[in-house]
Amino acid sequence: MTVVTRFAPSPTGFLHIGGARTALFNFLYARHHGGKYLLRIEDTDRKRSTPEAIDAILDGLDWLGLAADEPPVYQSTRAERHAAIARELLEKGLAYPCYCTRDELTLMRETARAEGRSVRYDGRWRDRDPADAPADVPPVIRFKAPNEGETVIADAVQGEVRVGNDQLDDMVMLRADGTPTYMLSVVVDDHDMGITHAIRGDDHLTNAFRQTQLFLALGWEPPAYAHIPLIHGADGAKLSKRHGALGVEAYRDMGYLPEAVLNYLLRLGWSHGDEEIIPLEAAIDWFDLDGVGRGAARFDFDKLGATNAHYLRESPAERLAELARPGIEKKLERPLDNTDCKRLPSAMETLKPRAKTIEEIVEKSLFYFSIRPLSIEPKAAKALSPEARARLDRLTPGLQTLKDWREEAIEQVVRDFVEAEGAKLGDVAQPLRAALTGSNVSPGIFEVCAVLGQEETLGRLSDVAGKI
RNA sequence: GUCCCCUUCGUCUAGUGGCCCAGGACAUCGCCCUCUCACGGCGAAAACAGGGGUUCGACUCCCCUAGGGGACGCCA
Repeated sequence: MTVVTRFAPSPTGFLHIGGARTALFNFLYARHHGGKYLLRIEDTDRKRSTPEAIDAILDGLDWLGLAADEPPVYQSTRAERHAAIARELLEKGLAYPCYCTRDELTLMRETARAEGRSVRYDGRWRDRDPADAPADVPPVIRFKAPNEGETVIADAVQGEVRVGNDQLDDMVMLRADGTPTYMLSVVVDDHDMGITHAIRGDDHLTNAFRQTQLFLALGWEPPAYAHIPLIHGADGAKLSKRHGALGVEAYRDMGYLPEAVLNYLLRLGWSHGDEEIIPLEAAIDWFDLDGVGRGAARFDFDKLGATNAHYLRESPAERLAELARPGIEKKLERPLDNTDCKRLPSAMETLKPRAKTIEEIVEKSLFYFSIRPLSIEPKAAKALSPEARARLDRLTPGLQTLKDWREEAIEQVVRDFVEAEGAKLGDVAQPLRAALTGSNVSPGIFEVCAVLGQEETLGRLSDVAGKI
């Protein structure tokens, strides 16, 4: 049997981080087993579905490299088929019209809750004579769910889960306006699309029982289910905006790399021994459902940051340059010119081990492109005492005459100078850093010189020297 | 309220009856490296929710309690 999985988001908002993980697991499972990974947009609630949300989901998946193997199936376009199945069930006596009004249902639930009973539909129209039907209430069509026995699902993550059929009420399949509901649509579509494995959030676990009943009533085989735990915020509560329930594009904008997000998400609720850094190829190779944990995991920005830092370090400078450039230009409020562009990749090289996100790289790279004279931070200014400035003046000739402007050669000049002065390296390096970067924190000062180039380096030095 | 699920260091997790006085990673702290900050290296502190069983032996199996989460829509 060829594995077919699907990611089935409803387009009512962006692709949030939990959805991204669900997509990832579906993707990985399909790839691991050489199967297909499909996308279905569950837009049966047209009031809440928006084209913007659909685009956001598609873009998000694209960015993560989780685009589906086939064009998406839009559930709304299949309403006819869904309704036909409902009618079929009606004819077979496996469904019935229910004429309850909204108010009546609300009252029923409130009463049940007040009396401490479960708030299910009580089946009042299940066996009622259709002749009783009020003329002014358009009916919904409900599934006639079995009352006796129990429904069992063999969940690949949760194990065997069973529930008494008396706990499940008769769900609505067709609304009063004749449109199908989610419950009906999923079942028909999963069947028609040949889905073999439904991997989704465990908030769907109870839905799986109802859907299984429907599958059985239709004489179809339900897919294998795998309900993965939800992601929680740092405080253990449901993920909200303030702790990470952002659209994936927000992570992109904050400067996280897609492979880092994927790696982090994979390790959230899944593991392969002690492995932490798991590139996609390895993930496909190792992924299986039995490695998925059952407990909800908390979202942790620190670990995401650490994972991102790892992938940042592994990225070629050219890629980083491309990613950081828009942010740099925005901060600088000007486009980068030719000189800037020459510095950009080597600047990235020096910043790689010092940042957790592209955003941080942008921030820390600005001094490379500052226009002379630099503004010197107060802390850095302290390093530029008159003595230090004088020392920089004495260093300058050596740098001026250096022919081979490379990091190693520059370091040699400075070290020779330090020895001649009988000083410590720090006595020269810190003032140099202040003069060249305007800060007391920066990449290695010799790399900085190399990136800036001889002319700019000497220029920035002379700016400082003139202020004695 | 009813039903379902979950519970190992602060966090993500390894662990499938003896290999565990519990391993890794992030975060924290210390030391080393060192021109600053990082990176890297070394090290420290840090957990089996509680209580009963079962067993020669339980983190691992069973039961109860507590805590957390989810579902209960003419939403998906």
